[in-house]
Amino acid sequence: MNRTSQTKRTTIYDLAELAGTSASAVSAVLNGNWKKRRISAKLAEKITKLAEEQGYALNMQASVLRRDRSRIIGMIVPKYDNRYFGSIVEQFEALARERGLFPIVTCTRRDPALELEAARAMLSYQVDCVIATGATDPDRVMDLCSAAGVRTINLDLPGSRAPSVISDNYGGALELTRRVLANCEKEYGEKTPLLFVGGRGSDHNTMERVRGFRDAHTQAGIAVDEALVLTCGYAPDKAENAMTQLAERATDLPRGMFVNSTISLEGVMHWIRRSGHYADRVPQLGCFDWDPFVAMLGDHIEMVRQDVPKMLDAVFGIIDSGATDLTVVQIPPIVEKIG
Amino acid sequence: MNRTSQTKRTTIYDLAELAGTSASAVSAVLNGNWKKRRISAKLAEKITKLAEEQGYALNMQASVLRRDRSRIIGMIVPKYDNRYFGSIVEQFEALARERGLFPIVTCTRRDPALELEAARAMLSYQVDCVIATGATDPDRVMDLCSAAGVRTINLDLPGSRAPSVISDNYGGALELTRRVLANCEKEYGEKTPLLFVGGRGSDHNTMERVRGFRDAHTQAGIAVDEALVLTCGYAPDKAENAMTQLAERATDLPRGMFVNSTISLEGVMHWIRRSGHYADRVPQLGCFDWDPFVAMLGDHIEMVRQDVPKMLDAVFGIIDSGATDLTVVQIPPIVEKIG
DNA sequence: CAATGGTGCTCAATCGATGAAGCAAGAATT
DNA sequence: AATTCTTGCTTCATCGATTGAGCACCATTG
Repeated sequence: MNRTSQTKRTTIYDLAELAGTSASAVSAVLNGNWKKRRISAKLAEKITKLAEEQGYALNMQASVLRRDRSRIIGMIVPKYDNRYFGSIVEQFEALARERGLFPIVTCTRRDPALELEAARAMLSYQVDCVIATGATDPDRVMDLCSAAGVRTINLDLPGSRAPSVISDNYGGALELTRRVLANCEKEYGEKTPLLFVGGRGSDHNTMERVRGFRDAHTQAGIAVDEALVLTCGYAPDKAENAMTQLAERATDLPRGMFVNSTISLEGVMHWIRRSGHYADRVPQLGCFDWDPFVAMLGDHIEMVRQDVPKMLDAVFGIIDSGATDLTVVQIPPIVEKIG
Repeated sequence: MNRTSQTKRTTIYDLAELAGTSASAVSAVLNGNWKKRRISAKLAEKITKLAEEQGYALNMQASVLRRDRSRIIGMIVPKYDNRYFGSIVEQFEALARERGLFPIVTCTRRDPALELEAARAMLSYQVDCVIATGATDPDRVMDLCSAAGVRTINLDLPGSRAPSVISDNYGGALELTRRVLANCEKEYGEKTPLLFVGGRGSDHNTMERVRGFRDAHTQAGIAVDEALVLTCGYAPDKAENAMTQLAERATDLPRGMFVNSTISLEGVMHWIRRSGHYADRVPQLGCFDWDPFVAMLGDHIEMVRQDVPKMLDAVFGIIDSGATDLTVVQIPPIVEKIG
């Protein structure tokens, strides 16, 4: 290795000196456009070899400072505590790298202030593009970015001023509700309205899912019980509290439930076990989101799995094409039952 | 907002011009050491106000290029598909931000080549420090980084040339095995050896866990069945294949299992359901790692939850103190049973 | 033999922020 | 009144990579 390794990093100037040439030539060779700059193959090879030997690493800060595009792409994501966001991030990184982009991901814990702070930090790092995933306030993120001339794409939750890629929440919820209603009827022999629990009443996805939930009831000839629509937030303890309160005021608990995310399901399941309310007859469940262990919990659970690969293909399709129109791409989720 | 927003970003030179002062003064004011540089409070206020109005954002690439430390901290992580790594990343980001560091996280999918590529990319971005989490080849990452004068800390899996923070794998495995053995004896009235499945035979954690597994057997007066130690890899399908092959050659299947990670458990559970081998009598299970839904799967599962907050406190303790000695900090995991 | 063209490089400005060194003007000291 | 100190700035080199402009040299061409 290089003897001065611990003190200073090798730069193109060091390599130029060693090769007896100019920094300009070194730069051209190492960033690949030496043909355009008419550097001889012989010199190119010499420099490449030297760079290797010296363990040269490009200083991206210097490179980005000079270039017009940074080739850094940012993503903000609410949480890492479920498979859905986990696979979004994993796919995002893979697809970004495939395109020679450097991905930066930040978890903002569903906190609007953190979202803005994270976006600001990304802008400081000169990102070319920000993907706002499940953002609480996608439009404010968008405003911040567009003021800096940086494009935004919304994922999972739509915004009103940037292109968005989301699941077909209505369609998924409609089908999921249908199935749970059918399971209830099969199991209990009667038509009863379901409980809807989890999510924020103000977010687009939850509203659309509630709409699908309602329409499925209507189509099945069942009246929705408005006291059973609990958009209490996503967090497990919020869902659990909502269940506790429901049990206190309701004389009869619902036979089936539509649970809006695995993370809310965590709270609901916890309540079911602790409260003992469903000790004799398990409720029929539907969960909007997928988790392998939930699938193993029993055959009384239906799940909707959002189509992450297709969603991210759509996102990078928009990035690659440079489109900025306000389209909302809806990706059909996969409704599956794992017995 | 700024009218030239779409074309060019505001720089300190723009602000200097607007304020009728020098870029140097603007820089001093905005990076907070204007007192040291003897800028008047009046001018400081004026510049701060202007920066706000113009939506100024620091260009980090330029700033980092000039500074000696970048205040960027990198982490490589194998996967985002389980709670353990998910919470590691979430905590890491939070603690980094608390210290004014900018976290960059990259998922390397347990691929040694990707690990090195990711480390190289991070070095290009001038990271001050790299945390190698669950790295397949932590020492090569370490070599790369140290050649660039960047410190490394190993997390989850230890390396031989940098400080490491890991779980007490031996202790956790010992206790977990004890419990599963006890459950087996209680349930079946006889002492039988357990199955060990999942993980890599070559990785430190797996070896330590196998050691705990063996010692617990010995202490209970049970001989380990060597044919039942299946370190087949972590991936669900690898665990599932290992089970299939075991079932083909074994006449009698084990009463209890030590499953090395939730991700392997996914494969094992899948096999159990598909094969029908345990249809009449559920096996007693122990899982090294925690997942809320696994906890709900039944009372026949014991889990070890690695203490992520303590582990990351230890990591940042090392970072803050600047220690570089080759200590391996072992954090006791939490052995819990959720019924 | 002069003009033209191509090849293979080097020079120097530039990106935006930082901070050591220095300078001018007023205040305090002798 | 002359000196020193303090305050409040400005100037300028610098970090490392990129790239337009340009220069020297050799090979063709008319």
